[in-house]
Amino acid sequence: MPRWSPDAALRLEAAALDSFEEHGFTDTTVPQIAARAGLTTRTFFRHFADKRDSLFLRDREFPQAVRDFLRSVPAESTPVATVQLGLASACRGVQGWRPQIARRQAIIRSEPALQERDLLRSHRLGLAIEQSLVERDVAQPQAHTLAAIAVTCFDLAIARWLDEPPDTDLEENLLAVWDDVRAVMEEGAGDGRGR
Amino acid sequence: MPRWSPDAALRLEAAALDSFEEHGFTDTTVPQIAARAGLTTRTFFRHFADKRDSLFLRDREFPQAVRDFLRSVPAESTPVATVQLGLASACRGVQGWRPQIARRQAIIRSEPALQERDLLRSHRLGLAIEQSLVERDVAQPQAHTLAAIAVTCFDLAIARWLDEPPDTDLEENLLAVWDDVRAVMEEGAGDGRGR
DNA sequence: TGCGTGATGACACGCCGTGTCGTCACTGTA
DNA sequence: TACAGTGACGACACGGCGTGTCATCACGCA
Repeated sequence: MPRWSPDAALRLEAAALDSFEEHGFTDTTVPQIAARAGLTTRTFFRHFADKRDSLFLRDREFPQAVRDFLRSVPAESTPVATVQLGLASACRGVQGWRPQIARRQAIIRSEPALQERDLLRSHRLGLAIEQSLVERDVAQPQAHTLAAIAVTCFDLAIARWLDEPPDTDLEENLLAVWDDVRAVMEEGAGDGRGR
Repeated sequence: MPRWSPDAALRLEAAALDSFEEHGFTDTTVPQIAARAGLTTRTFFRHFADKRDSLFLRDREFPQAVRDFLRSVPAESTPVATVQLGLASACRGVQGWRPQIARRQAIIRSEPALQERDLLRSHRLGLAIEQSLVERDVAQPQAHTLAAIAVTCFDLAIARWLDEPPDTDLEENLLAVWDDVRAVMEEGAGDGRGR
């Protein structure tokens, strides 16, 4: 039997989630979380950069997963189609985690510092998409804007999904949001922009 | 003569900017900034929520400015045209602040914690746009997506603007970015989305 | 048996951010 | 002149945050 249980980060994450739900984010101290996981404060900071980071353990692998998936899409696929394939794949991967995501989202909404951290998560995801598109020879500006739109759509789809019944399909929401975006942009295609 | 100089926040902001440039963000302590401005640490935290906040003093008025401007746009203007008018106005207002913005941006780029805070700034700006659009009877989902696109375009235009010669026109960059976005979205309008 | 490795504990420490109280110029009123 | 209210700031204490450093000990390996 090993001296140390090998799932320290996971236990800390669970302890943090429970503590935040019970006492709120601000009124929970790191020593409390660590003790709940049977570890010390110092060990907490070996696994997480700060207190907020304990809520974002799962997101660390996402950027790499994005890159891996987009590399698997045939080169003939257009940029937009490629991104849509990626988002659809992400939907399928996330679909089963709804309860955990809902718990986390509720805590994030309650604390500005966590919303801030959540924005960084979205940003990093967008960066991964952008880089993968550039690897596929998409021009930098187009890659950037397309990645930004993709992340915006995905986050909005998640938000709507969490507001609906638990058995709702995330991918359906995503397609609806995507149509909204295109409709908005096309609506203003020919108006007076003073050019 | 007043006992206290009335520009404490501005002096603290300047002291912080100088200190960050000289020693870096992490190696600058709040007492250092306060002393440089001729004030105490406690007073620093009366004007700023935290150390990072001292770089974002000017942005506090932006959301209200957005709302004020969008309320002045005629009701007949379409949502997209309204947003474009707002962005153009913002460009004209920002155009003269290029040196200060460049200094600040350089510091922000050097520190993840500041990038995070900068994302919150963008987010709040988007929220203000969204709310103003909803006031103009734009549907909530369309308002959200349009606001997100607007902020994305604006931030990208600023980034490109800072990379170009000092006399470049920000509004020209913005229009170019906007065209990119629409081109990207229309390119994928009729492809195989599996629907 | 001995050695290297790696995760954890233990401890100290400086900085962050807040609560609280006192100080004092400024303002308005009479 | 007098005097109370206001509001910005200084002074001080304090708990929590996050890091540097060294000791401990199971594990794998030879």
